[in-house]
Amino acid sequence: MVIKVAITDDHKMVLKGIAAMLQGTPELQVVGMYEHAQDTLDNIEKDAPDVLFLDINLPDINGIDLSKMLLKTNPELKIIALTNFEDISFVKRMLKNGVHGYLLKNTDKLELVTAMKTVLSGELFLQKDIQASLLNQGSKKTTDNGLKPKLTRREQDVLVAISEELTTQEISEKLFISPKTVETHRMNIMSKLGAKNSVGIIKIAIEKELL
Amino acid sequence: MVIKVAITDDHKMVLKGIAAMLQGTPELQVVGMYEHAQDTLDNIEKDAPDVLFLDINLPDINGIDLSKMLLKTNPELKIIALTNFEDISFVKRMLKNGVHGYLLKNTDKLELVTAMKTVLSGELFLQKDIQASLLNQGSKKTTDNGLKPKLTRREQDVLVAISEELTTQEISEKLFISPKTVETHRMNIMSKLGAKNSVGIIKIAIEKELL
DNA sequence: ACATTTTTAAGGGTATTCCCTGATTTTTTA
DNA sequence: TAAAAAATCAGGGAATACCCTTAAAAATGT
Repeated sequence: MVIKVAITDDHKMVLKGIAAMLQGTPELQVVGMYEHAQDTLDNIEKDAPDVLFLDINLPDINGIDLSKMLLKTNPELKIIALTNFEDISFVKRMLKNGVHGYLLKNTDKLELVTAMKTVLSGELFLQKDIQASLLNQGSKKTTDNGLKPKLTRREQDVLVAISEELTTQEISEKLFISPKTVETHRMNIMSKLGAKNSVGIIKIAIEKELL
Repeated sequence: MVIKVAITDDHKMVLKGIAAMLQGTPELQVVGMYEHAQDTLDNIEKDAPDVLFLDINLPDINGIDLSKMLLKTNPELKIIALTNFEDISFVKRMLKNGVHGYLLKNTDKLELVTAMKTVLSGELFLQKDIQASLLNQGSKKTTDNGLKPKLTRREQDVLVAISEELTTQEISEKLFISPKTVETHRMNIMSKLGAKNSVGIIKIAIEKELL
């Protein structure tokens, strides 16, 4: 049985790289190479891959949302997330949302094939680095919180709007919520980031790469 | 004459991707694929490539410093920087430090080969997106600085104080001037940077490296 | 189904920023 | 030395941000 593989990544080089790695294995067939989320959604049913390697840092949509959409219409599809960094909290969220594997981009051919076989057998595949990080999280409990403060989705919306130099009123109109709600979010952001005012919010947000 | 090519990127997939693109062109020969800066430094003289594709987002060192080192010991080497994003100020700094070309990672084979030929002929190669960005920068403000708006000494003091999340009152006490003077300075800073409020001041100041 | 988190919102303030105009003194530069 | 730029300060008002508390839906997770 031939395994049909598709790849979504906005970097042509990564597309080519994976395709090159998979060539030479006759039981594998690359049926789709997509550069954007929309390409993927448009062609996934037509191409009907068994496995999709999905870059989670796409420009137009985040990997979690795209995974959800794809799995809703293609429940049989196995998705292996691709990423540059091992962001543990992100890995967790992806796995909770039905993604079947998680690969760093510096992966060799052997691991690529192993990952595919694993997910096709219905199991989860995690690289050993990521596995180790997940284990550390459970026991230590301290690792994740020192670096990046975790904002909620709405808080991030407000954060972005603040960084766009909008006033509370303007933000409320943009997000369709009351100005009072915007203030609440801003206060919570300040508290989470340890900022004294909006200037501090922006400074810290840029520092911690939240923007 | 055979052109010898090497690649440095911490993602194996990108390494493979470029190698795959270059295969099938007989006059090209991939003589080195390095995953780290140290690999590159260790092997560059032995492998003696004519062109090096260099990822500027390496984990162990930044692209500018590595370029400097490589060019010091290998003046004949042509370096083409690889990146995910088009950070104009970074491009400029790279080019000033002797890098010969700049490529985004979503580049196809044709552009890859064109880039190599261009740099081997002694010219600079810039992708059209990046060229456009550079041109836009230049045409915006030709007469004065082009790069960063110049603040006066006192305005910089106030800028720093604002970035420390101080209020007008606190800044006035720190600098031994009237709160009204602080406000005047802040207004002038806003005007010079094109900011709508203090948040904009900080955002732009960090962007333009005024802090 | 129940507990937790998130999002929503309000009242009622106080503090601060933003914006205008106008002006004097000091420093730098041509 | 004259002209330009920078730094100083002020009045006054409107807009906005900041801060506290409280609390009910709504979404999410176990």
